[in-house]
Amino acid sequence: MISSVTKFSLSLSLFLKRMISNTPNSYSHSFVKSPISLLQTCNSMYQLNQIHSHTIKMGLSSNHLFLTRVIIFCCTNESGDVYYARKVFDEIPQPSVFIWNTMMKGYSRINCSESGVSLYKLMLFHNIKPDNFTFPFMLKGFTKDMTLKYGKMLLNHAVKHGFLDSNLFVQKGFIHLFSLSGLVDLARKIFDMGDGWEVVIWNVMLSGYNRVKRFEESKRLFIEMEKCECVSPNSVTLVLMLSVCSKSKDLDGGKYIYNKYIKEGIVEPNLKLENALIDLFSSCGEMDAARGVFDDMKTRDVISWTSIVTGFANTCRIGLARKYFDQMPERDYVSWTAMIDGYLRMNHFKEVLTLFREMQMSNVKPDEFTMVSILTACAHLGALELGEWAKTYIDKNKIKNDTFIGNALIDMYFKCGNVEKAMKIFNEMQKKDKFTWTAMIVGLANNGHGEEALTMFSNMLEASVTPDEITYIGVLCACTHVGMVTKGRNFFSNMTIQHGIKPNMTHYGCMVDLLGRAGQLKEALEVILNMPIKPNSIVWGSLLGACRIHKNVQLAEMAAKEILELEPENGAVYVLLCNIYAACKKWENLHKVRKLMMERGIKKTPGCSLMEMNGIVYEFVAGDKSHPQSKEIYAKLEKMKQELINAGYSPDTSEVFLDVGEEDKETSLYLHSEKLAIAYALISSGNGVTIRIVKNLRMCVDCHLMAKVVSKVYNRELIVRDKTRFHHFKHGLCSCNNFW
DNA sequence: TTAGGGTTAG
Repeated sequence: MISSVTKFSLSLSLFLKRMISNTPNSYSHSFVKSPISLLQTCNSMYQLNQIHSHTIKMGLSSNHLFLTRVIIFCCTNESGDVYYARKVFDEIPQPSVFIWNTMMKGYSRINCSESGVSLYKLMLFHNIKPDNFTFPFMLKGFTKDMTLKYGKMLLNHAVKHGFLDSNLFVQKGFIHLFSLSGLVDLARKIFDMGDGWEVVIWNVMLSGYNRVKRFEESKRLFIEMEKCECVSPNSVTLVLMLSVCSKSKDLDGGKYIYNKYIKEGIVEPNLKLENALIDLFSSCGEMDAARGVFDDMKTRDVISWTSIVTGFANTCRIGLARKYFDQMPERDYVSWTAMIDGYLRMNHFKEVLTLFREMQMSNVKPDEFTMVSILTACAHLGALELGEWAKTYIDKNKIKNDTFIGNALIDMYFKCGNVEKAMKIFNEMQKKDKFTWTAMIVGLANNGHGEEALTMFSNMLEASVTPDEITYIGVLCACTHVGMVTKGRNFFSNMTIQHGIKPNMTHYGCMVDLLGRAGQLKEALEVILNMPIKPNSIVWGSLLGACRIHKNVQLAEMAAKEILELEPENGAVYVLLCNIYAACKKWENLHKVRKLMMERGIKKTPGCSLMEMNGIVYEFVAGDKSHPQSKEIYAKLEKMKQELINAGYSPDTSEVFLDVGEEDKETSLYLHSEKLAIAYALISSGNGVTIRIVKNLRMCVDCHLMAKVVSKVYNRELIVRDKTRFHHFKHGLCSCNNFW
């Protein structure tokens, strides 16, 4: 058998022999035929070059048909060089529409649609009218950006030339383009112009709705499709519809598809369809069904496994998720991220970071999804150094810096108390969504910048971004932190009037907080009593917190009673009540509650402080001696005590409710976890370095007082994030104005 | 034309 290369060489030598033995003029007709037929056997640019250069040498390269064939080869053949075609094209005096179209097809093939459009414009400039082929060829290589830039203009041209309502290929080209670029309504208009579309076009429309998350419209279109006699769903349609049901958590819809088409054998299941089924069951929490599909599969791929892992992670069965994750034959970056995210969901932040390190050891490169999870973990841990590292990693590795990343960075910086850097990220962000604005409002409010948070809110409205219920939580928090009661009340009613958001439990909690902290305890109680929904323990807890600040024993007892009826095991309530009794010197009541706690086996949640040092997150609990430098820490604490007392600090034992003498009360105060963290920070970090601590409970009055004095005596900035807010200590003052 | 992982509060 003669190979194509040999065949080509033989033809070329034959052609050359003819050229030598005949004068070109007398054989001009047969000459033209020869290289054209040669071009048909040629399959590389090298061969094409040979033919072309020989014809040029012979001065016979200007034949229109020959040049057309050269352009066709270069534009349509896989190994063809489109730029070569363009050079040839530019030499043709008056190219036909066919040649213009072929050039555009070439540009689409190599994804240079911008050049395709330029060529199209040039064609119009030369007064050449496009034909039926022009648009489908040109549109084929369009990206989303290109569609948004030129799509509508080209559609108008197609309408003007009468192709849109007469040519199926033009219609299909535009439907594809618009549907998959997010301009789904435009696509639908063209779709509705025709009837009897083939299944692929229905699928393209469904896919378009899915991409812009308009799942209800996907469902409606699918119902229409089922009614249409000329088309039947195929496996792609079912994958699309199962995806719709999965994303909209419509288990019944998904089961309908499964029972009608798959179980009945109307559509043969394949890997993607089975994966779509696993995803449906997993996202609806039906793990037995998901596992059933998974177990019955002949072949599984990384997506099948990842969907199972995600399903277990989402149903809080992190152990099972991990079991499947460990069994996976191969893991890609999505699998790792799914597992990391499972830990994040369970608030197992340290495991998040450990697994991320393992991921890096496995040489699997993280992407922007992974990094969002990492940043979120850093945010919760208050791990600024690690968060900064993650940012550098993103920049260095050119990980897509999208809105999700920006939002996660803002949140991380705020949760680590770094307001300036959060602002910087915000200002540099190209696209801002409601999450961006909400993160700013909440972040500023929690860091004590209530006024700025409210300015941010008006900027958000000016930018025509619609706030959601969480944005309003931030807005109400901002009012609480700066004590703007009237403004807060206005926002609370505007929330429903202007934005149609019905206040939920948290909003009522915010209102109770707002009024309570401002000392309007009666009004706060009225809010609770007039709520249209049954108040939960958080709402009552807000009132209880306000009672602590304003030392209102009677109301505190009422609130505590309500909470304990809802949550008899809520240890924090007993503690808060004890704090209040201690502060009001109601020793007898305090003893009663203490006794009750003992009887009911209620334990105080141990105080715990996290502090990051050199990229390691250290955890301190009250009276902790587990740290390797424990001895030095306690020695430092002892030394600090004297230095601080000399500077005017005097221990505040008012909230200590231990049944011990005054001296022991002071000792117990010294064991608080944030004090241990502060002492460790002072011995292990250089002068002037900001100390950042994350505390799991509310800071006690004494630790708060001590932190203020520390900031003055050692000239250090301290940022403590406690359960509800931030405390920025500087020069002996705190950003919360002693109100928390 | 089709399947898996991400951000805001409490």
